[in-house]
Amino acid sequence: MALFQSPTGTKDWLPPDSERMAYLISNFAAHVKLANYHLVVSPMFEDSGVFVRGVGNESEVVTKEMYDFVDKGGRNLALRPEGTASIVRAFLQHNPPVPFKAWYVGPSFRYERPQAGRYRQHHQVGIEALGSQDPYLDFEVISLLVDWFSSLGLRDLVLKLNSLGDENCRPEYLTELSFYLEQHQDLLCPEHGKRWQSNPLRVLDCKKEPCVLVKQGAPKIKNSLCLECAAHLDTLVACLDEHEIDYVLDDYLVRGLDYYTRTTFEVACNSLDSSQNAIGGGGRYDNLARALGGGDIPGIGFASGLERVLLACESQGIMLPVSLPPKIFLIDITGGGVAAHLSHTFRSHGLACDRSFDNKSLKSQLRQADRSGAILAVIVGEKERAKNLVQLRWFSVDYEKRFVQFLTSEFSSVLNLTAKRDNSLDRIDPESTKNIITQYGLSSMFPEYLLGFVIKKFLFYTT
RNA sequence: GUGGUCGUAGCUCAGCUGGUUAGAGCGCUAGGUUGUGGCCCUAGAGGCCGCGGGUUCAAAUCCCGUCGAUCACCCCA
Repeated sequence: MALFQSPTGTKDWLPPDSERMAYLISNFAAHVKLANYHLVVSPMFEDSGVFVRGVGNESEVVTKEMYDFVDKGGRNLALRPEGTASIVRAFLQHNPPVPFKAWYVGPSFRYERPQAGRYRQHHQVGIEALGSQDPYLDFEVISLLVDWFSSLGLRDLVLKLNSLGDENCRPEYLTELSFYLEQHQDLLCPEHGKRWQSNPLRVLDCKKEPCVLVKQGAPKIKNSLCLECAAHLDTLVACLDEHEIDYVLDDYLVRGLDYYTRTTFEVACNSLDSSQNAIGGGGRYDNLARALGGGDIPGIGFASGLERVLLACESQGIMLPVSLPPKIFLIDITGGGVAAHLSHTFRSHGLACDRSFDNKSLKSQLRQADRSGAILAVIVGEKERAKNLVQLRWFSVDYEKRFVQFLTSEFSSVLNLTAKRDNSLDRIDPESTKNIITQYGLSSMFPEYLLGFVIKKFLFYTT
C-alpha cells in the first residue's frame, strides 16, 4: 500500500482510459467547431461570489457541496463546481462581441459522497452561447449535444425538455405552487414537509413516494407560461420535431442550479443502471449575467460529464479508439548509442518508434518489442554496425511477404523519389543499392541510410 | 451529511469454525550453451493481510474505532 493515495472522490487516469478521455475531448472540440464555438479556458477557482450569486445561494451545489477556502491573501475563493458561471464571469470581464459562442473542458469540484458516475473532481465538456434569446439558438445548443452523443454511437438516450418561464410568469407560478404545497404540506416527505418554502420547485424533483403523489396534482408550469415564454418553447419544439430529434416534455425537470430560465434540458442514458444516468444537461440563463453584476445578457449552454459518457459508452460496448503503439522497435545490442541515433533520425522524419534502455540482452529486447505491439524490429549488433547495416525482423510472416513484394515492385520508383526529395541521399544509385539488397537478402539485412525512407514509404503503402 | 457491503502481491482472488517462515493464476524480471520474440520449462523479485487499538498463550481470521473503496439516499455531469 502506497504511503499516499488520491483523495476521496478523485482518481488517476491512466492508459488506456486516459486516451479514451482524450479522444472524447478532441472529438467534442471538432464537433462544436462545426458550429463555430471556440475554446475558452477559465480558472479552476473563482471568487466564491461568482458561484454564490451565479449558481444560487439556495442551491445544494453552493450550500453544501462547494470546495471553498480562504487563500493567503484573505480572499474567499472556491474551486468551480460547474462551468457556466465562470464563462459568464469571463464574458462580463472582457465584453467580447455577441453572439459569443464558447466551448470548454476541464475539471469541476463538488464536495459530496462519491458513487457510480459521481466524483468530487469530475470532468466536463460544454458550450455556452451568450447574447441571444433566439429559440433557434436553443435548438442549436440542444442539437449539438444530442448529435454529439449519437455520433459517438450512443443509443437508448432520452432528451427531457421543460420550460421554467421567466421573471414575468415564474413568480406567479411559484405563488400558485406554494399555495398548493402549503395545503398539502402534511403529505410531503419528511424533508420537504418543512423545507418546501425555501425552494418550492425542488419538491417537483423529489422522487420519494409522498412527494410524488402530491406533485401529481400540483399546478404545472406549462399552464402558467406567459405568451413570450410559450412562444419560445413552441418554436423550439417545432424545430426539434422538424429535425426528428426525439424529446420528452417533463414538467418536473427542474434542475438544481438556480439560474435557469425558460428552456431546461437533460439527456439521460437508459443503459446506465446507476441513478446517475444523466450524461448531459443544461438550459437557458437569461438572468445570470445580471446576477453577476452585468447587463441583460441572455445565454444558453450545456455541460456533459466525461466520466459518465465513458461509462455510457462502456455499458453499450462502444469501443473508443486508443492510440496504437509505434510499429517500429529499435534493438541495439552495442550499448544503446545506435538506437539513440536511429530513433532520433526516425522521429525527425515523422516515424514513430520505441526502443529499450539499460542495455538489455537481445532476447529481452526482442521480447519487449513483441509485447509492445510493434510489427517490425530493427536490430543492430556489432556486425551490423561495422558495415552500416541493420537487420529487419518482421513479427508476422504476412508483413515480411508484403515488404519483399514492395521492394521488388516499387524498387525503382522508391529510389527515384529518394534522389529527388533528399539531397543527402543522392549518393544512392539504384543499381548498387539493388546489389546490396540482393546480396544480403531482401528482407533481412538492410543499408542503414535507406532505412527511414523505405520503411516510411512501405508503412504508408500498407496502411 | 445518513445507511448497506467490502479492504490479503501490480491485477483477479484462495486462506474452513483463531494455531508454525501467508498462497495460486495472470503480469513483471532473468535464465533454458557463446546474437534472435510469441509456446513450453526453471528460477527470482514483489505483501507491516488498509491503519490503530482490544480480546487471547496465539489474530489475515474475533471485537471496537478509523481511513479508503463501493452501492443507495440527497443532489448533480
